[in-house]
Amino acid sequence: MNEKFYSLKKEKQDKMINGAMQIFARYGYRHASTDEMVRVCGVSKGLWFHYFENKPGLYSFVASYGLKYAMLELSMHQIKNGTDYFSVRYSIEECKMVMMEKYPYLPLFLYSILREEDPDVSELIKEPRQKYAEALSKIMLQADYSALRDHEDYLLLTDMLDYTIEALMNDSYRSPVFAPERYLMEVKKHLSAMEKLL
Amino acid sequence: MNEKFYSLKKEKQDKMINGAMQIFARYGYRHASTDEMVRVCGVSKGLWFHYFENKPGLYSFVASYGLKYAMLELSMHQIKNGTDYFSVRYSIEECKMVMMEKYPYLPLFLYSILREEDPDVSELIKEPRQKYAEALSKIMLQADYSALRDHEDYLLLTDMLDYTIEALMNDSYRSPVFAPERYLMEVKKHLSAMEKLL
Amino acid sequence: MNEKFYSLKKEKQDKMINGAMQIFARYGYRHASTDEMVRVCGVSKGLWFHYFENKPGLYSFVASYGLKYAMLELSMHQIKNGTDYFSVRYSIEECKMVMMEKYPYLPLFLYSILREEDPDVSELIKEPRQKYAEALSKIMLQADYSALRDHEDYLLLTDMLDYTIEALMNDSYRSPVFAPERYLMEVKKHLSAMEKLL
Amino acid sequence: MNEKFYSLKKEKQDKMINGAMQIFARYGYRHASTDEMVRVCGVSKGLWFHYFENKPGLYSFVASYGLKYAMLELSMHQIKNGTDYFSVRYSIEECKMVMMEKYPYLPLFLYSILREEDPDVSELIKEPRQKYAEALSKIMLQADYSALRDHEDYLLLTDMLDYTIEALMNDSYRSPVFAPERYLMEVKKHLSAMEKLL
DNA sequence: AATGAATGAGCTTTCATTCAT
DNA sequence: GATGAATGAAAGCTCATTCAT
Repeated sequence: MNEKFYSLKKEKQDKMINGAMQIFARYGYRHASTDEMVRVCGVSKGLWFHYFENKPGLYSFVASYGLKYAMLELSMHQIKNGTDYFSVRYSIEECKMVMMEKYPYLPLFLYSILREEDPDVSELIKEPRQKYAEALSKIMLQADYSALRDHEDYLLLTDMLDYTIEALMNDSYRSPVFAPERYLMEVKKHLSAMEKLL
Repeated sequence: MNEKFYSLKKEKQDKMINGAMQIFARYGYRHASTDEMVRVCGVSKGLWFHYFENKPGLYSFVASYGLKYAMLELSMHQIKNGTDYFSVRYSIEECKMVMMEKYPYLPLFLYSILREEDPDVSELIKEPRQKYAEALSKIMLQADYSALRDHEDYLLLTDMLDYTIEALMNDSYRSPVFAPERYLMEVKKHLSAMEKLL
Repeated sequence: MNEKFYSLKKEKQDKMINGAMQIFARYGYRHASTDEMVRVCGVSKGLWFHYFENKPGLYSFVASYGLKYAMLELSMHQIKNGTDYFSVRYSIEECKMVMMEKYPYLPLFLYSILREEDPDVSELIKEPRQKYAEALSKIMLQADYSALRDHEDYLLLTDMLDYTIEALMNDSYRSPVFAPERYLMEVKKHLSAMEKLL
Repeated sequence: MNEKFYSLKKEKQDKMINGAMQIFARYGYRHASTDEMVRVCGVSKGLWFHYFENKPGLYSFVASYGLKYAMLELSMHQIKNGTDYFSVRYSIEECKMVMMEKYPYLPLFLYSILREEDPDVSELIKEPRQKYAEALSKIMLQADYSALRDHEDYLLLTDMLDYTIEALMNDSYRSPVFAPERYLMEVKKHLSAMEKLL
């Protein structure tokens, strides 16, 4: 089924992917309406169902696509400025900002996928979602945890950072225009605060 | 408007409140359907609108009711086993488990209220939501922060704990049967882990 | 069935009749809601159905009652100021203003009954409606038609007057407060205009 | 919004317009149900809302359309048999019978539009309704009023004729089959009666 | 007698999905 | 491949009517 889609012009593919990402990311699976996707990307209603059997099919495609694309970008992204935990964690967020050039709503969409619990799709996206989580973990595991390692149960600390960063991301998208630099600055501030603690 | 509802038999009031809480907590405001409330608590469709002007009216009533009930329970709940931050934080979760005896979905609903952003209701519940948040803060402020106070930006640490507890709660409701003891054990484990760190 | 109603205190009877008349007259049969009757006259919902089997039953009762009451008033009303057609026609409108003392919406209701075409009730009220029309005709036939009689098909002229008077009545009720004197003045003006023509 | 509708096949457009006209004309705005339109013209429920935002939108479209169509027919209609008031008045009714070939309920609908007072739509149709009234006035003003002009307050006479004609129209639609010839004969009879009087 | 809680059919409207062109 | 007209199930809500108290 997806081969058909891939034989479209890349430009149109991305127009549709961006339209779906935006609506899914902002409203969640169930609340995203096909009419709104038509509105934001100008591709006719029938075409969505021509390429994707139904709404779950569309969601699972776009989610898988987005997760894979994110993993690709992550794998290509050079980690600069040191390999300690905090630098690596920050570097991932920098990488997300790069993704935005092609798929502006992808960073928000990635979080919404991880939180999506609608029974119609949660099973469908289980696997790519998990792989993405593992890819992130893998990158993080390559980091230098010397600053944290001494603490028994230090995973809780890293979880806290993850939650904080997610909240900052959500706030950023809520503002009229997403400003990547401002977002990155906020992330850095919070990471440093934690770093100082240890 | 609400006087009518309060003149119902308490038993029926609670049946309706529980029905609404369950559906609102699980699906969020917009996705909660009256039909489903009819299904889970056997009260006819028309009756919901006999007592509550419309869906926002119902939501704001049940949310206010739930928040007030939670505050009442919190105010009555004796804090045992010390007044240090971690004991108090745990005590609040114990208290939530008590609420469940009357309103099984209330703890989950409380979180969903705090996250609810639907423009149709967010303004309506602003005040009680804030009061509840303040009540929780007040309880926490009476705790002994000596273990945390020394850390600059220690608020980040407490936020992390809040996020963690919320996630554990969500996980608990996702399992076929909510097991309060198991939940409390998980909370205790995580709190202790953090405590040890300091 | 109506005996039950008649055994109520006259005061309450009239309260209910006035409530029903007001709502039926202003909104027509189908658009009149029992809830609104409850609101305007404070008599509980169940009672309406206790005395009147259903909505058509209520309508047919109140319509018959109103028509009969109007006929009674008409039969008792002394015609002053001459017996020529125009004086008699005016006198009928004076009589309607008298009815308003007990049933403020009756004059409007009488017209709305004549125009009511809802299939649920049109058959039910056919007879009293016709009797009322005949009673009016009878009164008019006793008038002195010497000013009109010479005209072949003079009935058309009288129809026109009837339509004009109905329109004036409707306009009067539409104003915030119905002012009987103002209404009667308008009627007189129009009748005189026609009189001059002949 | 209406461009979408106009791009439909003319045949289907007219099927929908006729369905809406029939139901609106017979029951008035508020009492006209989309279900009944579905029944009389076989076009599915959802489609009405695909083309028209909501019920007021549908009403205002069909009303404007009907009024414009009527004005067009009136402007094209040749007035035969003299230009005196009575001939012109009769000619308008002939013209309405022509409209019926395409839109059988249009003549009845035109009257119901002029009487429509539902607050949801009265403002929406104010302008076309007024234009139609003006167009009719304009036609009538070109008539030869020499037979009427001498009478002070002769406007009352013309109003009476208008009321009479409207009543005849309503009666005609109430009969099982609308018979245009019969209707026209009745109109002619009444007009002549008045004419003789002057 | 009197109340108003309770019901369910029916209303307007939305939306995923199908299908003719 | 591409469109958008067309469908119908389901949503929130209204209202005549029933029924327990």
